[in-house]
Amino acid sequence: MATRQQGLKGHPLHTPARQSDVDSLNSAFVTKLARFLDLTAAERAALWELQAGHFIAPARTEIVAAGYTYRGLLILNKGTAIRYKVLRDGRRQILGLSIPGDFVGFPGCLFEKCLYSTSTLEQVVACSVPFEKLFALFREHPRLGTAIFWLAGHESAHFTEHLVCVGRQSAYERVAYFLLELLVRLQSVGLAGEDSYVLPLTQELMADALGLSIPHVNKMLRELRADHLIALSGTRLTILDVPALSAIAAFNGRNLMRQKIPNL
Amino acid sequence: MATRQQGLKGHPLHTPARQSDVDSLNSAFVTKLARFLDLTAAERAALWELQAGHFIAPARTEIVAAGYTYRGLLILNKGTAIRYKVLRDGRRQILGLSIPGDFVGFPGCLFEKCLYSTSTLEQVVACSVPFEKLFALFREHPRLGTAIFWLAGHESAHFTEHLVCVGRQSAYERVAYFLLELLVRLQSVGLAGEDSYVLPLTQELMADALGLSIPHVNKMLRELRADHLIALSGTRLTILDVPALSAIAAFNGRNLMRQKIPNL
DNA sequence: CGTCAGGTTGAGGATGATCAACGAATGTGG
DNA sequence: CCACATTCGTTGATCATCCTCAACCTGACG
Repeated sequence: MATRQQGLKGHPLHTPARQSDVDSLNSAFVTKLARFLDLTAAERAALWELQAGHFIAPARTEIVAAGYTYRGLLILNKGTAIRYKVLRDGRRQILGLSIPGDFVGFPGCLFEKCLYSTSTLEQVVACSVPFEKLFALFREHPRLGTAIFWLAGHESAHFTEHLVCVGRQSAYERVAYFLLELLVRLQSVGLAGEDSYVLPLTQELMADALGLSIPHVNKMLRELRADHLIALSGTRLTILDVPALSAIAAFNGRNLMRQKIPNL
Repeated sequence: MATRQQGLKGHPLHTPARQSDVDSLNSAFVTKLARFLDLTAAERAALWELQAGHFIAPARTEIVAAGYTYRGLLILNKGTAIRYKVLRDGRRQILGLSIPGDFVGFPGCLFEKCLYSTSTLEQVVACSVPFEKLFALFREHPRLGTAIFWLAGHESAHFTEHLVCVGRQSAYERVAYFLLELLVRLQSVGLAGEDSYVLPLTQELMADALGLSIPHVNKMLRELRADHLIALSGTRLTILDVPALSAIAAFNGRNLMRQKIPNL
């Protein structure tokens, strides 16, 4: 925890989603996989089946809790959440942001006692995928299994990129990097415009994601504004010079995309 | 790069392994998977088949180079290597150590232009696994596909744990954490004793893994020695008080193990 | 109108980086 | 076999980055 009390308490309060919403809701995951491979009708149906049983959780709710045993993963279909670990003395490291289409609980829930927690930032719609069902999918639809493996690799790459950022970049570069990562990830699910978006995180959360203190994040944001690289009006952030900011942050969004899985 | 010149240059120099060695060589990967599920004879055979074509690479050789396009992964069967990214100005972040049984090139090689490099520390024996063959395995042996997905999740967890370490721990804690991680990982492949092992990394490499400078790593090691937590004789490191060091580093090796995959 | 979460700012201090040596061990070529 | 280069470890002085602490401000909301 950076410094302030977390405000991320509360227990999962699961409200069943209205059926009328469901159609549009489980599309994020399918859309994401469809970027990796061309899906057959049968495969789409299987993914549909996989995502039975949506639920809604309100903002600021812990939907995965470290230390418990889980028998499956979640798929996030709407809203955003953060994955994090809290050390015993309260220090917190945020591992990353989960956006629609992401697996929630990966990789923490693969362990006997779940390693990481996940809390919603806004109201989310998610669905539970028991391992049993996931493994059945690997059996019945090997191409989907392969795609899910590939997806896990991409999640993994988010962690490693984040690690480089935190391990070897200055505070200024880290903040720049983080804002750019948010831009491209939010763009990929239609939550950001060409060069702007509504910041889903407070400065406290950014601090915990980047291994910095709250005041220092604030100062770096001010500096980025003074350098005419970003602008903030309320909670809406605009990146004024994406190429310049990318150069500072050593960020290359293009490298992190991969269109189709080869040989599949 | 922490400061010194890297000494990790050179191009892959692939020497075919003698057939007589092969039998024992591809066991590391099989052993690792066997910890996740009970392998049938057919599955063992398939894994054997997957690992055709071993090669040997000498110490300090780059066996995966960032920026290139790869059509598969490698499986490391003997020796150790490091995965890392070098920024344009030379700063380097080491993402982790690869030990026998690990996928080399994951997750970097899943991208159009490989994101990370891998260099050997000692002479290694590895084999190339084209995606084509890997995906065929997902098709023919779904349980193995599932296990490989699971394995990818565990690799992922190494990255996230490392991220917590670098993001939210002091230099002293980071070094302590790293030494413990090395202990349990090397133990898992029989390269470490009860509480000691030969350090496979120089202080420069530790610095680049932990986001620290070389002199500071040196000072932290000295401090750990002064605190009677570790001892170093030559390159052999002994952890004098594993529980105490674990408490300092907030390290819980047990949490990172998972015996069998549930519901498989 | 009071409370609270979140943002902003500054002063002072600590952690860890940088720079610059030096030492020990190993290997290499003459 | 020795001179030399090279790599790695070690140490100290100085300095910068970033943290900590402590305010204060704003807007939202009851």
